[in-house]
Amino acid sequence: MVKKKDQTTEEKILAAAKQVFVKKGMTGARMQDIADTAGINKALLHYYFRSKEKLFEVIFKEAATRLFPKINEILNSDLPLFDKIHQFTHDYVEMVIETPYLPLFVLNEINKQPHEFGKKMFGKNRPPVHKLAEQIEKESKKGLIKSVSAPQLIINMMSMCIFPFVGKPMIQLVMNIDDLQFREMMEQRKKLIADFIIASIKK
Amino acid sequence: MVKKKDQTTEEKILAAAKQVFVKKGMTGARMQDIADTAGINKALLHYYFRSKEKLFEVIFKEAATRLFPKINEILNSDLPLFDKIHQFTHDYVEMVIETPYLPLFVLNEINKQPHEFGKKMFGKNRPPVHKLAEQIEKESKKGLIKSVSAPQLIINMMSMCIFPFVGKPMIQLVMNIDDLQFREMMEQRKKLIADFIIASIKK
DNA sequence: ATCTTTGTTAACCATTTGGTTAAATTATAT
DNA sequence: ATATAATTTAACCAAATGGTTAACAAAGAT
Repeated sequence: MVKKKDQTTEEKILAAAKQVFVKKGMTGARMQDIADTAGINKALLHYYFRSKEKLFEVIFKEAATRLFPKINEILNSDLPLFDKIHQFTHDYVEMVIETPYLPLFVLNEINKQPHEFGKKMFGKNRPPVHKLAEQIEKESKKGLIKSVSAPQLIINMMSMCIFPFVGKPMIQLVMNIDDLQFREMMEQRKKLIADFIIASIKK
Repeated sequence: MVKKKDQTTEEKILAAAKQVFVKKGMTGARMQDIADTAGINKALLHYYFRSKEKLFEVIFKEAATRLFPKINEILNSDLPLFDKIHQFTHDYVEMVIETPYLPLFVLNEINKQPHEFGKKMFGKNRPPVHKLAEQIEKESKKGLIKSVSAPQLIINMMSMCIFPFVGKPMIQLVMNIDDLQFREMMEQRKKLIADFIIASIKK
């Protein structure tokens, strides 16, 4: 199921912990479960990472960190608006396809402790959405695109990128599609979302 | 914080359970916590609802049931496409504004046991998305709207309705807005989402 | 060779947690 | 009034859980 060869014990633990935490959440995860999954003794967990919380924090930080830096980069770039939208949605969906379990996990923990998270995740430098927002408003006022609310547009964009992964089982249930079909649809979305957004604001 | 007057014990328990379950999830919730919140003895929980699971099931079913029936109704209606989109998004967002905690909760439990949930939630009669899908495809082929993938369009629609509530803390963090501002934005979305979708498919 | 540090384990511990019991209290019927 | 049924509680219990300890093994260092 999961390769464990040539990994150091610490790596084994981290891999196992990620697996279990992501599936069960912080409260649902059991140290014994993680130990078993890693194929080691439970005491070793505490030898390497002092407590459940400490271990969780490592996993969570790595997970959440994965979710943001790239975004910053794109948001900060000087691409023309439509290109930026294309790149943002494409890269974002691509990344989440690789770790489809992350969004729900991160969202959950954010919800449980929004404050802690805020600081822990990106201290003072939040993702620079304002730059994209300004870009949208500028083009909007210049009459190059329709008149839209930049924040709302950005929310739409984030929604369409992230939600399908959070709601995967629900979508599969409602639409009666299997994993393969779902995967294909997500591949399509890499391009489709941007087209959709642009079509809605193009004059 | 929460009114407890003139409620029967059972109602008090249910209200408390909803509060705690929704906040902490099935595994995170503690019976003692629920009992305290309801202002009663823990044994009473077991007197009224035999086990944690039973209690949870009641809460969950009520919650999830709230999330679907109205949708079916709208999806099944014979409204013209644009009207249907307007009504769907409007009613959906309006409903979720009233119970903003529900989506994440439901999504979580769906993710943990997609199969169980599927049967429990809507046995054989899934929400009739196919009817909307057919409607979209028909108009698309007739050339009345742009050529679009119906399932993808529906995913977009669901995403934009639901995600903001699931991702509320993240959005607030990233955009630096308070509860009031967020609430106002959601009010706007009741109309805005449909406009956005229609703008993107209108010829 | 032997001493020391690092890695690993089995057994154990205190606390928490879901759940039970038996007794007490309150309401309802006769 | 009194018997009966429905509520409510404090005290308990067994299992699960996060965490600790002490002993043992492996690997470097001297």
